[in-house]
Amino acid sequence: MRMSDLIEEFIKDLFDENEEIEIQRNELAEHFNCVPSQINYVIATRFKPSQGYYVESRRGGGGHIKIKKATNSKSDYLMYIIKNIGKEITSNEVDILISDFLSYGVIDEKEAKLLKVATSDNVLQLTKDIKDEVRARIFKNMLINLE
Amino acid sequence: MRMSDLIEEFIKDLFDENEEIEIQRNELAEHFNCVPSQINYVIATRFKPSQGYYVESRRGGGGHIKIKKATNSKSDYLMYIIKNIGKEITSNEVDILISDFLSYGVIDEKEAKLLKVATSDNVLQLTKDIKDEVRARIFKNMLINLE
DNA sequence: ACATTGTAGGTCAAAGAAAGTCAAAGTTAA
DNA sequence: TTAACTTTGACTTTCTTTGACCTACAATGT
Repeated sequence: MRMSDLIEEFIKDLFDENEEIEIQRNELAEHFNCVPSQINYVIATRFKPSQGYYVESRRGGGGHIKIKKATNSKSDYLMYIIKNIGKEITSNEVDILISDFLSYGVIDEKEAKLLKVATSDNVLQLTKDIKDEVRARIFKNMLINLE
Repeated sequence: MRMSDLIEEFIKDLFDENEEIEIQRNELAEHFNCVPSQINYVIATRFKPSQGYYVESRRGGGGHIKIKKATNSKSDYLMYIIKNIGKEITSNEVDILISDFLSYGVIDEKEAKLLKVATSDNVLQLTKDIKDEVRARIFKNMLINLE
């Protein structure tokens, strides 16, 4: 079995009873006898937002990596949507989804506003080639964190 | 847990019932078994004006460090912050602002999460030259729409 | 008053501790 | 036999801890 799979499994086991776990990169690398950057690789490939995880970290003394599981308690629906949003999404598609969410009561007006603003063309002001990608990432990640 | 975090927590606990606290640098350092300048470090990184604190001190016999909590009205405060965010903002600065907002009760946990996610490096995945600009736009616009 | 001495706090840079990045080399599966 | 996925490691960035040296104020003796 691949190293990466073992590490993935190990991390996933930590999610017992916890929605959020914290690891020490070097410590974990040592435990698995691999280079630290392998931990980054595992996180990058197995704990992506599109897989329902959100990652935060801090460097320096006492540094750590936090991984949060998107709790889909209320929203299998949201999860379904998130999984089905591709690499890109247009402003229009976002609008449609938001109004769907609103009418299903999955989000409230305030959240709708924030989603809208954070993903609008005006605010992003990015070139066409990356705009929809960045929008997709922001949108998906915000949705994951709506809980 | 980091020394600095412990000291930060300790100081913040002093703010119970008080808008203004006073500490003795050397005494505190002794209490935590660290060098005195570590106290300065904690103050410099965790009690900055941008985090809503105002610090005064006096040297010499009977010297001390006073930390005051700035009590600003909610939206004035937000507006002030929004106006003072420049063309760019780093992920770290956003973090600091968010935790500041939280401790002032200007935003709630849910909103904090959304702000955080929508502006995180992980999510944006943009090149260095535009990342902080895009983040500033998203952040400011989301803040404006909080009220 | 003034100079001296002791008591605080301030500064800054170096060393240390984690995590991040990226690309090259190695593997595996189609 | 390529294309995709993994492993590895050198280099970078960020945050924390520590200590040597500096500055300001207060108390005290003359």
